[in-house]
Amino acid sequence: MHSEPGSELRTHTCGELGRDHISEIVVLKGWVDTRRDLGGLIFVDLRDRYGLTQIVFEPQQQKESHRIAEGLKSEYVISIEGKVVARSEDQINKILQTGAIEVLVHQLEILNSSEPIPFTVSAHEKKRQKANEDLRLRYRYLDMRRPELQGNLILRHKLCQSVRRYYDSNNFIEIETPVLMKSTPEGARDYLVPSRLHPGKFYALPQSPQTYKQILMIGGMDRYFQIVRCFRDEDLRANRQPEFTQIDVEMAFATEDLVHESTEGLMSAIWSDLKGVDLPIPFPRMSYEEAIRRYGSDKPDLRFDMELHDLSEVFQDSGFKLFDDVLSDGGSIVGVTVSGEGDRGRGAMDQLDKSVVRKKIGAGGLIYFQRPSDGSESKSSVKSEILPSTFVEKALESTVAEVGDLVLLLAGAAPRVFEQMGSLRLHMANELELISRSDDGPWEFLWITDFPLVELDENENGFTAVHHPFTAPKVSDLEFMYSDPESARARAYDLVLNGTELGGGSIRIHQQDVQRQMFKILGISDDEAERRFGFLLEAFRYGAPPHGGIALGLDRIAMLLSGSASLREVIAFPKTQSAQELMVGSPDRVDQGQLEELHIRVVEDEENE
RNA sequence: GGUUCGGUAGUUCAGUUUGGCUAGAACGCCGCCCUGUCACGGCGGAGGUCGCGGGUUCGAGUCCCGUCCGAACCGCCA
Repeated sequence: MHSEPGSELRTHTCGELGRDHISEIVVLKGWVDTRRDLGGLIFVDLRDRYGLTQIVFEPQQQKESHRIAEGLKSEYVISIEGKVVARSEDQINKILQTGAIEVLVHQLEILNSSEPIPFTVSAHEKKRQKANEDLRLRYRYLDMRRPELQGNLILRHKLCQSVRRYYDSNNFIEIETPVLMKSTPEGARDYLVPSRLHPGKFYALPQSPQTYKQILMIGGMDRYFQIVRCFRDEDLRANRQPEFTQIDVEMAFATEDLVHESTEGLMSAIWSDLKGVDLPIPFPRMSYEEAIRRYGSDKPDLRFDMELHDLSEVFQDSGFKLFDDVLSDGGSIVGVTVSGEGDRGRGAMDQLDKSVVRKKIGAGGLIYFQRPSDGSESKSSVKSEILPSTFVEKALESTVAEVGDLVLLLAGAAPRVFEQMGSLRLHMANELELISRSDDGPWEFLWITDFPLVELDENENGFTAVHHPFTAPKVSDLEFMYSDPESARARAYDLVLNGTELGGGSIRIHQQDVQRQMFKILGISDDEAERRFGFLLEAFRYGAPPHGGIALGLDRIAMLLSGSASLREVIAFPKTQSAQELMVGSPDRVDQGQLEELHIRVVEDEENE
């Protein structure tokens, strides 16, 4: 038998002992959460990821253990053996799962000590303190001892299990694809990996396994899924990390409906497994055009109403120069009704105009009408000599504004003005606290469909793919690919939950001629197409089945399920907004020798020299 | 690349608006006391380059300029 210190196995965790275990001899291991030294008696709340258990050291019973216990400090790792004893009725701690009992220790061993920690770690609700995020990231292993992050990581684990169970039971095969792959010409910036064996050549980390999964379909693996890491070298947001995890799915012989149904099945399995919630399926579907028109967004948050109203008709020939000019330029006037804000004062409205509408949203300026709650005459931010009140009344009618309501208006070029109003709608909903961030719903799922196939690039001298270059056009819009690419709609769809894009996908092009035309529209020459995607075009020549799929953001799903404000709360070792990992300190410089082996020379910025 | 907010004790913050005595509080830490606590309690104590650099001033945590770090957003993210 071995007698290494602390080698005796634990018999229970710190979250499971109760009345049923009274008078059992148990071995517990964990961290010292809290120590209460009464001079004689010493109480310690012992913590592991399952919970807290109060252990007691009595000076006269177990002299040696008590003596050692006097030196215990926060976060010491200990092993104890003791007897489970009932607490008297007045000593039961109702807050603790294990509060009906305590463990009377007869043997204590300190497995490891701990220096004073940089921020408070405790499973006690009342003892918890805020800690700045950079500190939490630097000492991630300490943050991980806290129930919040622990709970999120466990939730994420369960999410992954649920995903695998669902796809496995629906005949999908999990296949891994390379992480070292090839740079693609479109989309986000790539993370590059220099090749040692091929001087001057680079692998690229995948922005998604898009081409590989299409090849898998051509290979006859007709239902594929993967929980896979993807990499995009773009600026970060609360819901965007440079490396993130996708649930990647592809199906041969797919239609939009098939992908939708399969994804709805996944979501309802997840919500059933993790939340015990029965999601109503199918999810509603809305065209991209309708989403922009009604909500000013391609990912509308349906947890509140505040729909947009196109008031362009209402203000025909109003004589108000601003409106007339916008309308004659083909622009739109968009309004939204904000309930209960009809009495908001001039100062607050000016503030909204200045700091929100102009500065944050970037619109030209705010116009508004109000119906005071006392039922008095409607007010307009534009004098009636300039905009006759009959138009104001017509607008209030069109926007269904009631007594006590406020109507906000923006005028400008469409669809930009709709998107600006969509931002304003979100801002107002946040300000009026119409949106709750919690982990118990409501869950407003929605499919957005009929995206445009391509859009003008920023310089307006070419097109870029809205989804990606392999997205098929709607059959009815095939002609537009040759005559008017901007009018062609794609067989693409996004899944939206509570105003967050969970993922998107499409039915893919599987005919060579359509694919070549797509490259042509995107300004990708035959040569370049051959160089970048030759393998895919070649594969299309050998019996490619029609196929399509979807990719879902696992991190975002976990974020919404846990009610977190940021992706970083559901990732074990996330990166900061400047794409650094503060614990290990990446990225970092490397040895000169390493660089030479990779045929790389670093060019320093002049100002750093 | 841009806008905004923040950086003060180990930690979380107050102090910055209107420059002025030795920069405070709570938690944590250290010492002593305490045998039924449960975020134990009591008494005492230590602990600060006010992110960094420069400037204005008799005097700067406070005002100005630059810079670094964190966060939210815009651009960007097929």
